[in-house]
Amino acid sequence: MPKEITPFEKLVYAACQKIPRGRISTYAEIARYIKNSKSARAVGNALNRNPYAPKVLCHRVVRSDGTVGGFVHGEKKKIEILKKENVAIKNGRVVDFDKVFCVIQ
DNA sequence: GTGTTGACCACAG
DNA sequence: GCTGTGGCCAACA
Repeated sequence: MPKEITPFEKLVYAACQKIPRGRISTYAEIARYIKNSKSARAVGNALNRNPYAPKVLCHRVVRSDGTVGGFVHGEKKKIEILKKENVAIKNGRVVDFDKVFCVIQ
């Protein structure tokens, strides 16, 4: 049976799906898209619970520093996925972060 | 209602 | 480059 999620999480997942392929975004950007605030923690919290991990594009969300942050399947797996999306990763960090970074519209 | 925790961010040292 | 501290917001005990 479907798990009940809060409207906040719903917005977070929608923002993840709004990211085009081959691009990534940050927790802060998603938080800004939702509430125009710096509550990146709330976004990370929603994705941490992530009841629909493979359904949402949470792997396209990284930290402001360009680090992959965390992932349910592991950072290593997240890097593998991003590399398949034509996103260069090096030493656990996004190489062309500015090039692949995309603002939520 | 209060306190803790969390896939965070920014700044200071 | 790293660590520590303060701050922000949401969910949970």
